[in-house]
Amino acid sequence: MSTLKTETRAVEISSLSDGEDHSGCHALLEVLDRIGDKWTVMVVGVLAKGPTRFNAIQRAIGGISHRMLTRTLRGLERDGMVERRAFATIPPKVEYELSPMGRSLVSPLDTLMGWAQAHRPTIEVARSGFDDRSD
Amino acid sequence: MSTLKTETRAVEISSLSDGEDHSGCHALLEVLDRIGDKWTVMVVGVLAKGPTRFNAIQRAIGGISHRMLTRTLRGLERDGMVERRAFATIPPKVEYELSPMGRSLVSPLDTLMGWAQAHRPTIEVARSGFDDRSD
DNA sequence: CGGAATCCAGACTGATACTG
DNA sequence: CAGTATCAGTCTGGATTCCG
Repeated sequence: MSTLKTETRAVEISSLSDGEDHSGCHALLEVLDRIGDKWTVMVVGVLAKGPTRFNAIQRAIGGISHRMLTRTLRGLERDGMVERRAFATIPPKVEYELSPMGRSLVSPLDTLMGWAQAHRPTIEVARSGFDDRSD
Repeated sequence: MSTLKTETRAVEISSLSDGEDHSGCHALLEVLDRIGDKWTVMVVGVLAKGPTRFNAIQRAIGGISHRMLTRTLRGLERDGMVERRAFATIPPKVEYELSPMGRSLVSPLDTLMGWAQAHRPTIEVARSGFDDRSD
């Protein structure tokens, strides 16, 4: 990981800092509602590596309950981010895979992750400083 | 807004799809914890336009309670994303402004917002389809 | 005007147990 | 193995009230 690449693309400049509460902001809030929970990002991260079976996802994440994984996957499937393939074998086998749209989300997420990595130390410092001042 | 521009830059490929639960993923989860709540993004959006007073923020957002705005601002201030300036006048006057780090967050957020806008229709369709199939 | 403290209702999470 | 159902504990956001 961490190879370097040059990327060129056209982007729409409709910043948060633009008009009032326009479509863009609302759209952003919807996405954050979907991925802002405790597990969704991790599941996407696992699936980004390729199709994976239910229990394999659970093991890969570690700490997620059976129930929460089901709910998370349902949510993603509902929004067309993942595709579910069930095989009527015995025992049953179900594979989950990122849809094209799901894969397209990985890139913006990586952008955000880059920011997160770069600023984590600073945040940590700010946080300690603030907490100290508050006694 | 919505002019078109070509953007070239170097990006770090340390994708979600890389190794196991590395630093990056954890960092990303932390950020999402901070901005994934109901109001933080909107507050950042408002402050992105410039320094703003407490009540002005509240009016600009609309629907946020007094208490929630306080909590949201405290959280952002704690992490060094916003700076708070209090003037000991009567009546009191307090201004909030995005810190440099706070401003640097706007760009990745815009990236995500671009994705959100582009895919919202698709998501909407997928969602209705899924809900219909579920009866 | 800006903020803190209290209280409360609803949403979310997770452990457990059960089904196909 | 994959998924559902139930239930209890926790957390969140909001209304209200009081203080500087």
